[in-house]
Amino acid sequence: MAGREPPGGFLTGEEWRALEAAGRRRRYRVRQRIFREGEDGDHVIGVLTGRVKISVQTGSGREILLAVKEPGDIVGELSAIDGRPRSATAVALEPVDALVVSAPAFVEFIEAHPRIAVRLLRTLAAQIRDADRRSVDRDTGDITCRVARRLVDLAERLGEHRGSGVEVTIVVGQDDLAAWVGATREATSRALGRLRAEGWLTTGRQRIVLTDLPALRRRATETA
Amino acid sequence: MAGREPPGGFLTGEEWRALEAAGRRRRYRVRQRIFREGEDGDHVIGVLTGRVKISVQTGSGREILLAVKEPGDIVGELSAIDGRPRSATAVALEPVDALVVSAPAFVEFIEAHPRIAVRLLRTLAAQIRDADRRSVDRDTGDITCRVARRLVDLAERLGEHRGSGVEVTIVVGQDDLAAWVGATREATSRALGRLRAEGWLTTGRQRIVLTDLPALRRRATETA
DNA sequence: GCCACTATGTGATCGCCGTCATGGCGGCCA
DNA sequence: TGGCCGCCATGACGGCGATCACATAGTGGC
Repeated sequence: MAGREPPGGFLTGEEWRALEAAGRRRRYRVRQRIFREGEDGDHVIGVLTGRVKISVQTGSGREILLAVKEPGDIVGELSAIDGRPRSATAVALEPVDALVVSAPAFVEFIEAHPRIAVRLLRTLAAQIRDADRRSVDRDTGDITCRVARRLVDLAERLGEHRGSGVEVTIVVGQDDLAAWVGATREATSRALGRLRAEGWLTTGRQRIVLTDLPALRRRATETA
Repeated sequence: MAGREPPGGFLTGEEWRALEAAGRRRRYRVRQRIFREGEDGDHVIGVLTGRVKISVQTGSGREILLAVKEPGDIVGELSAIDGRPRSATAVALEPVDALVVSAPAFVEFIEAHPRIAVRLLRTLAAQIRDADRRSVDRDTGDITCRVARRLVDLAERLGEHRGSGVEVTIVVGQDDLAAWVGATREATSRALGRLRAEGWLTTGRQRIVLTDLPALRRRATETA
């Protein structure tokens, strides 16, 4: 869902400034909850810096990761659009600078800027495509395959090129990675172990270094 | 995704007539493909009668059901919004009367009717919530639980009350039901067998009759 | 009514992954 | 610097469901 818009995010700098007049700034600490599933959705969050995790919990306590929103993205727009309660929980993954806009003010803003409405339509369309793709991903391949696929995806979106230049470092905990691929932490750890045994990556604390992206890409698309 | 709008569907009768001027009528036979994943999405379909199945295939040939669109719903709107190729395949489940509108004409129609644009936003929001809920559903409970849950859901949306009045008949093949809950046909058949053994339903060819909806609802929400 | 075909029911086997448990490593803070 | 705690690794075991195989029963065409 996040990061699928063209560079620059959902709004241009100019539009951000226009929206800014309708809202107020707010900071969220790491791991601070921005809103929780079931609450009334009376406001919309524009992410300025930091990433935001959108997830839900199953009855048995497992976490399912629905999206990671990045700077330039909008969070909590669904409730503003349809007036229904939050269907997921949003938590700051890093210190987050945000713009908080009340739902009515957001709707007013949209109506006053028709071009924004069109872009919002596109954003929602991208979210639907992404959600549908998730459904397929979770049914395609075993855990190792899905972990490899997610790592390649993460590398393209937020990997940091360090070292020799072909290495890509991803900063992520195995718990989050597990929620992402829809598996337990143990299974994810074992999958990483297999990929490590192939020599395609190395693992560390909150850190995964991909050393053979092409091989991982191949493994990710294997029909097996 | 389908059937989540207020009664009457996405558009009012009057609006349908307005849109009709921009498109042309077309009939699709049972099992006829309306469009296929990967194609260019140059047109939008308004469903007048009959149901349409939206699905994708995994690499291993398994089918994943993403949505069933009903009369009043719109099909293929994503490509019209973002210009990208079809991300899924649409097939008529029954004889379908449809209104085919070119993508540019559809966009024009939206721009000319701001209230429609708002309703389209709400429709897309509902689709996102639905897709997210699917992700959770597929991770909650065993196959039997998920089959029960889907049956209850289907009963509420398109069940026909026949017989004594407490019985609900659902017309669906086990293959489709399996794709819906994300399992094989065999596993689905066995799950139906267990529910049948409890006396909560009877099964037949393309036909499932729910005889104890409350019990099924209970089984569907068990955390086990 | 006969036949081909499709849909459903069920058994046997097996591999993957969830669960529980244990141990080690590394960072952070007092 | 020493101890605590969060994160990662790995083993053992059991169960669920995928897969393959086959039997049976409706169903529509002729």
